[in-house]
Amino acid sequence: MDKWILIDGSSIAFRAFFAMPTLTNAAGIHTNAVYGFATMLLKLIEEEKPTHMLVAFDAGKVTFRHEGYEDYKGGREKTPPELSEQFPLIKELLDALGVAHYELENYEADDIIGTLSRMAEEAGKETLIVTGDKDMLQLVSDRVTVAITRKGISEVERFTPEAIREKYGLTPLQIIDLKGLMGDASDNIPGIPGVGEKTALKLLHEYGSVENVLANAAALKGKMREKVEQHREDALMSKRLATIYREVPLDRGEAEIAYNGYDRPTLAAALRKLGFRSLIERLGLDHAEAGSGAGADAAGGAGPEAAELRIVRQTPETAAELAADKLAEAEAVLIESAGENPHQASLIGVAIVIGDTVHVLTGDVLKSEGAAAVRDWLADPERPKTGYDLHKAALVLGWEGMELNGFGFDVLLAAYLLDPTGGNDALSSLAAKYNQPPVKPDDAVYGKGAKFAVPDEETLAGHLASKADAIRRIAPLQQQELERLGMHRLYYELEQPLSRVLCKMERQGIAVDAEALEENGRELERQIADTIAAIYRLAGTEFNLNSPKQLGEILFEKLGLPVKKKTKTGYSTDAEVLEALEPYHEIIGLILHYRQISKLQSTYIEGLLKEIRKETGKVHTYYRQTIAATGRLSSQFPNLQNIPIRIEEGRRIRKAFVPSEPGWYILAADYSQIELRVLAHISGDERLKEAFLSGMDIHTKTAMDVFGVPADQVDANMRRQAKAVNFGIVYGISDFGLATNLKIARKEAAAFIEQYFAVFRGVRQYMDDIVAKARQDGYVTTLLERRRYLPEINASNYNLRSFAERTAMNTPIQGTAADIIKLAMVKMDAELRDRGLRSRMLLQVHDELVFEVPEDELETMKELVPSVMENAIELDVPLKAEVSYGKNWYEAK
DNA sequence: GATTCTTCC
DNA sequence: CATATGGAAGAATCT
Repeated sequence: MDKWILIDGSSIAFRAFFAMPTLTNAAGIHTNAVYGFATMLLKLIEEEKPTHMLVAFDAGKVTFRHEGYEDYKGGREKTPPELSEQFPLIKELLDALGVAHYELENYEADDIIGTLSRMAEEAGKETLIVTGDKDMLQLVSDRVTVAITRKGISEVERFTPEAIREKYGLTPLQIIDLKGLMGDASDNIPGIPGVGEKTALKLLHEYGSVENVLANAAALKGKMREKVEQHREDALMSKRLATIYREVPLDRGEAEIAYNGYDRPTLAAALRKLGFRSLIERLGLDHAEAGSGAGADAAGGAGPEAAELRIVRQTPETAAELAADKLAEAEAVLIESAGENPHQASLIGVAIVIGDTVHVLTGDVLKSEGAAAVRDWLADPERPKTGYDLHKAALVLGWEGMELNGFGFDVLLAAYLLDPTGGNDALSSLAAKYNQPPVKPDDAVYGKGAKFAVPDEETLAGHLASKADAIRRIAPLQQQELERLGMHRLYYELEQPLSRVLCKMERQGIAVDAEALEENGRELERQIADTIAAIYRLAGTEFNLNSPKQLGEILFEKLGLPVKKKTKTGYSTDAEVLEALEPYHEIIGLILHYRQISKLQSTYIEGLLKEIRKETGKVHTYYRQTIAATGRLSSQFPNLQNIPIRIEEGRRIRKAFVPSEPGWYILAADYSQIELRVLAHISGDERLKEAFLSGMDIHTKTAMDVFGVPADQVDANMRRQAKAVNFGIVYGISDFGLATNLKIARKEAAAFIEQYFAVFRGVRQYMDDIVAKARQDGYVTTLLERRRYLPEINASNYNLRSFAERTAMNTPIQGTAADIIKLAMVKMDAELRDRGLRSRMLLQVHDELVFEVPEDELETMKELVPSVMENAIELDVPLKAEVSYGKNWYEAK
């Protein structure tokens, strides 16, 4: 005897999601609904022994029901992303189980099931429908049983016609009338207002159907009669909406949904990938996985095989084959370079995927006359290119005299947004992650460090081709993922446009006055020599001052100073320790001074001088857009985001940063307290918002509130302490951290924090909520939906967990601030272009933008820059940007 | 390559 | 009981 099981996949997934505790796999993807689904399916398979099985899903958002009633399912909360991300996994699981699944545009899962159950019935088969939705009861018959999930998903209640009669006193078809009268809030089906289940049942017991109730409305009494008469149309429409359509044009039938059991190795691999070890064990699948070479990440048992690629190595003679019309069909491009610094890297080659062929051009070939069309294609902004690290590629090409325009989709940038903590963003890792044919790690092909070498051309072409092919395969998967996670706009409207803005800034570079640096360096050299001599004299011996190990021996063994702190390997000699030792010995102050000036000399004088381009007199930093887990940029070669400012001697370094054209100015604008303003916005704390709306100095205001005194009683020390608390709050404070910072007792620090939270209640609420949410979801987000996974938020190790908790508190703040200045940068770039200004944006330092400005644009820019920054986004508190300018970066303060 | 220390926001 | 404020890059030493 055949037995069909038809499952309402959407409804069961929903039930499972809310019934199961949070669960994530190694990749940080939620899997609780998948797990619930898996256990339920396995139980059904085991207990019911079905001969046919199908899981139906709702397709898109719009169905035929919307044609007559646009508000159908209106007002329904959108599916939580933590659930939507699980649907692909559920479908993979079904594939591994060998269970058919189906969805059809324009129809809901109900309709598909209704149609199949009708077919089963007509063929005389026995059918079990599994759902969480009572509507389905209308499908019950002598041969069709409906099982409705009850609390959780493991328990079900089975409905036969008798069961329905017993419970409701209705026939299965009358379930439709029931809903017609009472409506369904979750689907936004109106029914008759004021009629709930009780009244609806009473009416149906008396009159039998919606139509008959309406026909006999006159017989009803009082309010009831009024309501029924007023809402005749609603009732009829509701009945229509509630009726499951059983004539869906399906391209699946008995043959397609036949169930023949699952393949054990395949299922084992799928469960392993999901991280469901308990299920593997329960099913005794521990050693069922076939093959071992495919790697642990392989899905569906088989694992991806090496791609069959047709590789064409173009030469200067043949490259003309790649004409514009052919290039227009290109699906992906890889631009490979050698070297970390894109301003110095050399072009290795280019691989372009067109159909089933990958065309590979080495750097020389790309530069040859024959490849003119390829260069034109690369430079054409109207031809969007899908690639990997287009930002770096554009810079490398740029220095080789070629252009790259038309950033279509960037797999590196997308990988960063999808998981910014990454590290696993190399194409070799991404190919494995997305189950695509393997790509060799670059190290394996080129060697690393000093051994780096470009291999023979055939090996090289194979490697570049496999990378280009991986780009083509991965890009659409990432696009879907970005869409699914609501990060589409973050990618297309912020990060991708920003990558082009960054290229411009980097190519532009900032002029550095080498003479001034050298002069500064000579003076430092003298000071360093004097200081070293004095230190050796006091120490009574010469040693390597730059070696913490040797310094430790001198201080703690020879001079017998007290040991304050130890490192893994020995004595700590960091600034904090030395400051504590200052009263003990004259030498300490000198060492601190030495540390300070030698840092200036080595990093900022010598380091910077090395980075100046002889030809242009400029330094060209490289902003890295895919490094910082919070969404900030970082800066390399040289790092222009940590040029000294706090100490005057260091600050003078900034005098060497000058405009690149005579008579121009350096103009800088920085956000005032952007992180605390962001905190005020996202926490909604009234006190903090009010502080910013009042325009007062925030640390003074904090001191007033925390110490409960008027403004004129806040002394410098109170303000300093309030400032430290404010910083601590932003970073995810602990009493110990604040105590160290303020050099006070931990208890005192704890009291400060307690007092702060007592005043800024909204902030405490935010901190509690965000940690709870991170625990729930496994990730946190910024205002623009930038996401950071925190897998350790549920760790049993206190250290790991605490760190994750502080990260949960800090990342939305720091990340939102990063979102905002990035927005300002994209807008600023557009303004400069649209207004035809000659001023150029040169640097970003997290909350600051630096420009070079011709004199006649000073007035404009003094207004425009802060205005763009302040209006980059609207928060519940105003944003404030302060602008200044001068003949160099030092003067722009 | 890891460790220590300093610089910035 | 131990814990110990977020995010980065670079220079130097030492293993």
